[in-house]
Amino acid sequence: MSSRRLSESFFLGPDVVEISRKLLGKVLCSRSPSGRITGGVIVETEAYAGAGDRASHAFGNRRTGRTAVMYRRGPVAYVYLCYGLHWLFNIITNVEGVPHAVLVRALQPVRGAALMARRRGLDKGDPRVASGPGAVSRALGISSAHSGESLLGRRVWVERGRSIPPDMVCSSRRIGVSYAGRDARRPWRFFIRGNACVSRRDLNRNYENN
DNA sequence: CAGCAGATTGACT
DNA sequence: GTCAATCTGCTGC
Repeated sequence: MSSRRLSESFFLGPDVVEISRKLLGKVLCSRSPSGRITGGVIVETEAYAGAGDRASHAFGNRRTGRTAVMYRRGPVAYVYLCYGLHWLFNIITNVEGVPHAVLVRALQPVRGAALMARRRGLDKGDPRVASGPGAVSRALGISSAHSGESLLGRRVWVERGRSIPPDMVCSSRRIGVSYAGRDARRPWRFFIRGNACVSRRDLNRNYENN
């Protein structure tokens, strides 16, 4: 049987915006310390385009304790604490020294959905289980311990899933980056049209036609 | 060292 | 719609 996992080459391309779009429909999975696997179809992403992107933690090649892993060769996880309480999960792409990242903003649970719902304190099937970047990490059991982890390893990885027809892919400006000047308006958020698990659906109407 | 903003979420008016 | 929870890193005194 051939591996369902995406291989390293998928993540090493030079265009993180394209990778962000192509991750829609893929399946993000994690394994808990006790061996339980949870995962969901990626239905919403955002691209953060490195040193030249004012919205990125790596703008201007800034380096801090938490952003060090952004400069590693992809694919590795970059997980950081937002507002002091939410873990946000990113996939670092490209070669060493180029801090490209894709934020995974929403999943549709497909493996271990009951456990994902329990971690969130919601009923299985509730579309909010992994809707929003903080919810994604919580549903998958991801925290700072995963930052720097290779996505080719045993704790967190991405599987092939199925391809999404181009006419089902919508884009918009990224959420919550109004501080980023002209980069705030770049259409680097991608989501699957009409999918119930996509976050901030109140903002999506204007973009449904792409 | 104090103050503040932030790639968010959920509870409450 | 408003607001608090609570950590990291930046700015300015």
